[in-house]
Amino acid sequence: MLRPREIFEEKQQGERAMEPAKERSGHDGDGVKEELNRYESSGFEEGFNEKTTAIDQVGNHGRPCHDQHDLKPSSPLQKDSSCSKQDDQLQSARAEMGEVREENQRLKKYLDRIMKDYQTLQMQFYDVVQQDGRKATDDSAKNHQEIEEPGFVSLSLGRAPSDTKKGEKSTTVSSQWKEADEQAKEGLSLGLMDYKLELSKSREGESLSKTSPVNSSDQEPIKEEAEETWPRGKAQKTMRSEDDEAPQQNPVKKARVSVRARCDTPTMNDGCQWRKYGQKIAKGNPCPRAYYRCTMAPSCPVRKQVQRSFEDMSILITTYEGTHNHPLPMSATAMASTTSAAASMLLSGSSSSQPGHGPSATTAADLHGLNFYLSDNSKSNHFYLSNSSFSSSPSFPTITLDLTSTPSSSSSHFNKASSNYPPRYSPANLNFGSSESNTTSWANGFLNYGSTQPYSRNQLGDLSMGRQSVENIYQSYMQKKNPTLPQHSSLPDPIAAATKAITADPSFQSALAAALTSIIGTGGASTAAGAIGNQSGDNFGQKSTLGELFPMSSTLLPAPKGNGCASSLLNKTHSTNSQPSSLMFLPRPSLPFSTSKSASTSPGDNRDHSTT
DNA sequence: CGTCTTTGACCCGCGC
DNA sequence: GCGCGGGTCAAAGACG
Repeated sequence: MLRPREIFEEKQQGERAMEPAKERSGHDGDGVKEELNRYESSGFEEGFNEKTTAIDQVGNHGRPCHDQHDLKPSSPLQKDSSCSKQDDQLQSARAEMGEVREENQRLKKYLDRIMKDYQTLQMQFYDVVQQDGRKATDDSAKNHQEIEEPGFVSLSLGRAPSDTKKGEKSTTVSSQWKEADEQAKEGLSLGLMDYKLELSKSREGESLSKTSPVNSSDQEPIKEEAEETWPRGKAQKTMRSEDDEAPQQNPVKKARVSVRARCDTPTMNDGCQWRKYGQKIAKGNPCPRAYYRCTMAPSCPVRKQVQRSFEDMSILITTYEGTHNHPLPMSATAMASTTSAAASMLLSGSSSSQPGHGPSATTAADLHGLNFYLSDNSKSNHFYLSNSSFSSSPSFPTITLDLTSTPSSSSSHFNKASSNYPPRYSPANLNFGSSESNTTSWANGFLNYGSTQPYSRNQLGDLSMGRQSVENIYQSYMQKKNPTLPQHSSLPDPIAAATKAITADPSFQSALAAALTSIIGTGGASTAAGAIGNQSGDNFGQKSTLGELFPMSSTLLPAPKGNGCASSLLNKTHSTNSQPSSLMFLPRPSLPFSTSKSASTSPGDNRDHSTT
């Protein structure tokens, strides 16, 4: 058996090997539509036309058969029989082609519809994000000293986090949060910028005020801090030397968004360009932690840490810090939206810990207790919230998106996250990594179903939300609205309440929806992509992918079926202020998404930072 | 030759 | 004040 590090290195090599493939694939902005068109125009249509032509020729020439094979004369009877057979075959083939064509048309319509839904949701999400951003900005400006939100929030869409480290982390977290208080606000800005920049420059006026345009490092110290996480907060040397006048004494600690996903490759392809600037073996985890810096723009403060989970080597933990100060490629928007949603959640508030205790194991346990199914779908997608225990850096508020899903998770349902995390390598998860031909690109939000990985289909699990998470969300949400509400509520009620609350608040729904959409979108994408992609075999454009792949998202988000899926992302239960809360969405067997196919993602336009 | 990765050293914050 | 650990820098090497 290979030791963790060895495995890691091997994986890195593997990633390198497939790098070229990623680049070749480039980004298909057009996505599914394009693919469909291609399919129709080239392969499918041609084949169809050829066949029909052949048929026509047969009819026209009165030589239904024998064109090719009947060199040797045969008896009339034999000819008739054989001819009739071929006619039948031709007709059946023609009928089939017609059906296929109809199917194709249906798919097109479906795609269009999904695209519309997606766009609508996206707009809603942006609105929510902007609102949150303003709120956060205002809050930070007004209350500097106020207690902040929980530093650590984790959203996990995968199975329960396998964190043996809770103990450690929790302890560190508790201390961290104190420091992170003020900074949490800043973290909120994460990802917002991306959207703003990309979505509409027209809106820049407002949003830009919050988000620094490109390099606004010098303009407004305070706001900037919020926006530029790393440069000031972290770049130690830089900060020290440059920021003489650090607006506030506390270095700003920005919110981090960490993503847990099953990935065979060393890094996830999130659509951005990254450059590795360091690697270190963290204590307690033999797997080295890699440090990457965004290179899409020279001054981009965004950094990310990539580390494999020690408990489950198949899980890759990617932590993003900072906000991009440059436009992002479409392929990167999915991740950006996800992170922004998470950040917005964090902004919205959240605090976490219960008054008497820090975010230690107890907290985690509490959180885990509830798992909530978003949907009734029998497939196994779950969302599950739990306190995540891991935070790479104590002082930073962290939001964890757990995309790991385990097939078996359904069995383990309600959060045993801490207890059940036997390493699983099951295929059923989002496969961000890829083996040679498959790379996942989160950013694209769609999966590339390489023909090469048949197994990957059906892998994606369903998304489900753990009750606990829901509860937490609900609590946070309710607290937000009604600070006076008791933080702990009994399990059952909270869920129902959460459902109501969720349904009631549109913005809340939107936010959650956005987050889920982006996340789920990936999975869904895989599914849908699988359907279509299998045939075509190419990459889909992001737009189409998200939309298409995820038809459900549209329904899901708005608190559709009465599922209380929409929930506040943040766990606001905050108590002591300083303690961060963490939310995790763990995968559960029930998401509404019917995605059962896993996929590998297609590479985005940008080459991935992968360790190559 | 330029770019990127690797990796040891350094700096800083935090806990004891 | 000291030690530990996380995070970053920067020289050296690898790669195209």
